[in-house]
Amino acid sequence: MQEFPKDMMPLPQDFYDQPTLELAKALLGCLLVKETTEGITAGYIVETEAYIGPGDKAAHSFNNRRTARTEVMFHRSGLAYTYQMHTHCLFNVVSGGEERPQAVLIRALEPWYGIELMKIRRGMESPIGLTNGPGKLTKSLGITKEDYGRPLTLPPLYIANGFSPESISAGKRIGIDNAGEARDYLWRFWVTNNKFVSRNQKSEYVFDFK
DNA sequence: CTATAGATGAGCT
DNA sequence: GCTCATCTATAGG
Repeated sequence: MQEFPKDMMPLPQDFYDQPTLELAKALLGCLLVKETTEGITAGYIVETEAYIGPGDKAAHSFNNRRTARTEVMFHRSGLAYTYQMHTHCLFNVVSGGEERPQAVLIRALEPWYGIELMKIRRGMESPIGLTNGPGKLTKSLGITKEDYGRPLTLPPLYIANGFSPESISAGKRIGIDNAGEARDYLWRFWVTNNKFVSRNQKSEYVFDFK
């Protein structure tokens, strides 16, 4: 197997100190890295969703709801917010700053490093299904509730520079039909035409950077 | 390719 | 007890 680059550097704290909608777009193309005793796995972020509590009915922090689960959302940006959904673990990046409980859900990756380990963890051979969904990518990378509250500026779980998308698409978030008005907010972002996105959807807006 | 049903368990009212 | 920020298998076009 190829060697993991020794000069891979986590993005600094100030990267996370930008408005949540900006951060959700800035994360596209970045590399998400997880180191475990089994090995290193990493993939490029290709799909995100913004959750902007307390005014966002789809957010766990709606109405400033503060519980053991949502506690980390009230802390500084750049921490990991992991939680269990049905039988899966989902991974978010805390944003918004202290006492502003917001987050960016990572919904899909393009596998880049440690693909053999991902295949073992997922029990499948095809690369396309390894990380094209929020519950799938955490299983492939070995992200668990143990990672709750970890700073993303340091190993074993961190985000580094990757590629710059030529175009970003935006549309409605997925799986929040119970969220009233908030269900129509265009707070889902993905790398245009990337085949590792969790599902296809007509984009309402396109941000072109060519 | 799309649509749908069922499994599933932590978190909260 | 009720609610899900999901996934997989299966059936059908």
